[in-house]
Amino acid sequence: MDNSIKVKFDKIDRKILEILQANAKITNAQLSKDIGLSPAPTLERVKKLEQSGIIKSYHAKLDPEKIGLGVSTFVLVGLIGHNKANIDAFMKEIDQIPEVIECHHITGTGDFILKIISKDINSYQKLMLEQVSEIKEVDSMQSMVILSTFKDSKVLPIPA
Amino acid sequence: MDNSIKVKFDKIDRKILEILQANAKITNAQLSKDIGLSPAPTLERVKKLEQSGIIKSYHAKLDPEKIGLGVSTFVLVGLIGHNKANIDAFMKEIDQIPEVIECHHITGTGDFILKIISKDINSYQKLMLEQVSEIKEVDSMQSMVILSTFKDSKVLPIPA
DNA sequence: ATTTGTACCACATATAATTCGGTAAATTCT
DNA sequence: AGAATTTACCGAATTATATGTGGTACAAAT
Repeated sequence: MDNSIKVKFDKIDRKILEILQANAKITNAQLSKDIGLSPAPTLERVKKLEQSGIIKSYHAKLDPEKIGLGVSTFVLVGLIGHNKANIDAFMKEIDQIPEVIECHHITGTGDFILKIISKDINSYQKLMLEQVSEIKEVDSMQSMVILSTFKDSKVLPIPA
Repeated sequence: MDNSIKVKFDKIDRKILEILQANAKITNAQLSKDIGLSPAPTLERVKKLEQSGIIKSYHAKLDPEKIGLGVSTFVLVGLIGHNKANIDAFMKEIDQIPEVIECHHITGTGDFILKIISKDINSYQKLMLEQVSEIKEVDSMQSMVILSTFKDSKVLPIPA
């Protein structure tokens, strides 16, 4: 288990992190210019940030509409019980549904919030009826359909 | 304005998209092996996917805990009015708050759902009191604090 | 059947990443 | 404070990777 202890990094590292969050495809040469170092130590810093786990991975961001994914939703899910066994069973099922791209345990209204993406309303309904609501630990579900997305930043605000 | 019309792509393109979503740092040489083509046409396909807008961008994913971001939340926000002017004004303010990393217009419970990330509960409270609730279009706010994240996939389920 | 276009490969070249040896600055230890 | 040690840096050589080119086979269209 990786216990996510905070790791040290300086002002230059922070700048690297900001740049790589916004544009992971930048060349090391350009990155080194942007931060004011030569390529060698720049690369060293990036490698260290990767090894320390501050940088976890790199991902291509796609346009959902262009690949035929027209419906995105948030779903508040209430479980029938709150014990660890139930939660584990629920998560195991959720893990196997690729349309569920996020699952968070939350305080407040529901127990969990899911982010789901699918082709259209029909396939969304089918997914919910035949997969999500079939999970026996699921009690209640409340869907919020995304009408439009105004902001979807991949850049976290790194504290000073 | 880019109107996100669906664009054509075949089985090989789909595989490329799946791979690049999961790991944007793969070399073109390795990618070409994985999909069973030589490097030249592989690169050509990737470039086309970028030019067509199917691939929008590339991003480094960080570990929030390791950079001192311990509190993530979803916030349901109700506005005082639903007209376009109000929504635009609200969005303009939201855009300037880097801690708000997502903002979606939704059906259901509230009008908008935000995803917010901050250092700790104190700075979260400060952010909400001094910035978000100060936006004059904001009527109601309901916070859901994320206790833990079980799934956070960067891979969209591309329809067949 | 011929043409036209598309997708592919192998190979050559250009660009970029990575490694290495050495130096200066910062930190630790006595 | 001064010596020893570590850390971070640079420039240059090397290696790896991306990119460009010419030619070929296949598919679709005329």
